[in-house]
Amino acid sequence: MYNRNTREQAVYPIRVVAEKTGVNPVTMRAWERRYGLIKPERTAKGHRLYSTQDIDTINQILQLLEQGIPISRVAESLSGGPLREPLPDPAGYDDAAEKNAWESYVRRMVTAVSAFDERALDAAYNDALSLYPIDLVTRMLITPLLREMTARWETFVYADAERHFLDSYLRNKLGARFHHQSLQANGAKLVLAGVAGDHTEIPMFFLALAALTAGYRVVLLGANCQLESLEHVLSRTRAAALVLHSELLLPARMITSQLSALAGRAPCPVFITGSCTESQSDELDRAGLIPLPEDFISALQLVRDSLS
Amino acid sequence: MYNRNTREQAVYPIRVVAEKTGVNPVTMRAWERRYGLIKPERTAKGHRLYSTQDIDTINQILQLLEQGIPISRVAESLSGGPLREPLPDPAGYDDAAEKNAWESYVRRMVTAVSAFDERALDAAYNDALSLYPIDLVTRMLITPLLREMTARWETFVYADAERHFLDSYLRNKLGARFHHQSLQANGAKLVLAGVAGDHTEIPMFFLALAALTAGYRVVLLGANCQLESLEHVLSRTRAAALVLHSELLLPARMITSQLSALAGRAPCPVFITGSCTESQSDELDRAGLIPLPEDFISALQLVRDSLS
DNA sequence: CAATTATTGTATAGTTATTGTATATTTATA
DNA sequence: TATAAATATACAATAACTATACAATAATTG
Repeated sequence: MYNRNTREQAVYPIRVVAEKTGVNPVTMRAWERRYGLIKPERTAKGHRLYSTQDIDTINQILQLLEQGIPISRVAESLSGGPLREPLPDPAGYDDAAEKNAWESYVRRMVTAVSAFDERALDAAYNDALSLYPIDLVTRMLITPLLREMTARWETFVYADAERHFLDSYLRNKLGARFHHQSLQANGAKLVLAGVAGDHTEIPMFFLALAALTAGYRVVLLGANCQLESLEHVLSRTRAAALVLHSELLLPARMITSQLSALAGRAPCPVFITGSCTESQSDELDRAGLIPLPEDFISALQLVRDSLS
Repeated sequence: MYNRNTREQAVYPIRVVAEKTGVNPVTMRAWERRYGLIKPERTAKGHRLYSTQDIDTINQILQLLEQGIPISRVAESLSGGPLREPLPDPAGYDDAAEKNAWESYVRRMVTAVSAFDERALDAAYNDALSLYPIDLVTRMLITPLLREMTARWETFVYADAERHFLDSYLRNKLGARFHHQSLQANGAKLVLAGVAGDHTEIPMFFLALAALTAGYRVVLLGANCQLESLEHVLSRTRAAALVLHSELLLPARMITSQLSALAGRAPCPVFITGSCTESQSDELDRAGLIPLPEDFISALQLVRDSLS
């Protein structure tokens, strides 16, 4: 999809690479000699010339080393490694090899995030996308990735930085896709808004993309919206539905006053999704909102059913 | 449009060029002889005559050398490089017709935002982009648009919804551009992070895009970052600089403790931009940070100067 | 558990390459 | 004529190359 074949210019001599990555030149040569890791271009006289891709690879290697993987086994977990997968068999996803492939993508992305390496992150994601449809990649790679990262972040001191990095990457990537699809949608309009106080956006993109694919037009307002101004959006856009989202537990008062008022005055159904629906489903229902399951596919299905 | 064909007058003898660039004449001749770098005009009797373009090229070469690229490989990164665009003359845009055109784009976009009409919004933006380079569109359309919208939102009850809508659109649009350019950047790394508490992202995208265009690699962490984990990012990425951003006034305690500690321990210079620098420049300076002007072009210029 | 073996980063020796500058000599400029 | 530039050759300081060696761990085995 992106430039997998455009070869990078290899211009950096080994000393510069050593400075950039912190790996001793002698060590780098040893890795090459002993395990065939990174094979830089050579000048006519044999001097090594590394490309920025090579440098990225080295940083990836460092990450893997830090995870405890021995250098002799690093090659297997590297971007070039586990990519000889067969074409997707739509029936066979409980197959061990397939499972392994997804896990390997997840591992690659975890590694890339921990190294703040956008290129490696994107390479892994694109590799998956080049083999499987976006829905499947979202379900089998991105969702598990987010689950794994969330677990990692529970105990990791520098969680915040990694969270921001991954969030920023996914928002750019999914946002581009959203924007692109958004221009050709023609059906009924859905307004999507995150409840004030919650800054989570990625799940909203999943839902928005699913809605676009289903033919809806989507007005995406993003996270942390003031509920008071949403009524205005609904009337201005003649939306067919409002879908709210919150990953945080909602204050009881917000449910009984603001949300209830919004649902009562809105000219269309008001749905709500996100993990708040797990435990607050009943209260939300009493306030006149329609709780949706967290899983965005089922959520969208329920919206479609309700609207038809 | 821009006169690419008016050949520069080649007038400078080698001594003058040596003084202007700091490169020894002997060295310059060696570069020409050994690697075919720069081929100045010659007088009838063979004396070299350099043009101002040649001098620019030499300065470019010096930059590449500073990046660690050996002189023997510089040629490849020079001719093939995507950095040969002449900038549009900034003086020529006070023309009345032009001004009118920009105002009309701004009007179209304001209307589109107030109708939550992504397609109309995008049409206006794309129309501008099809006629003018992105830098100019950012300066003449997006910045004024944001200024105008900010003014409108001062008094508008439903400001929040419009703000979110425009913000979401721009983030998707600029994010896609950032992501795309990001994959081909090769220079030193800048880490960009918004200070915790502030959720403004658009200005950070402007700066990030300008930095990418200037050849930097950018690790974009987005808004609302915990300062504590940034040090970890810097060491992981071996960044050449950290650029913070805050549109909000910073609490005095944050400056004297967290920011000061960060600047002290960081392995690279720590810059800060955003409107906080207007009034808190001195405090920030005392804390060891380098305040940047709000205008992203001057800001980047200062970063480049400081790093070189 | 001690002994053995494997792994892996780094050191060193002996060469060869790269690259900035010096110098000798000749020719052009002012 | 004094200065400056041109070509050509030379040279020294780095920096890279290969190959071998070695010490500190880690893993395995008797």
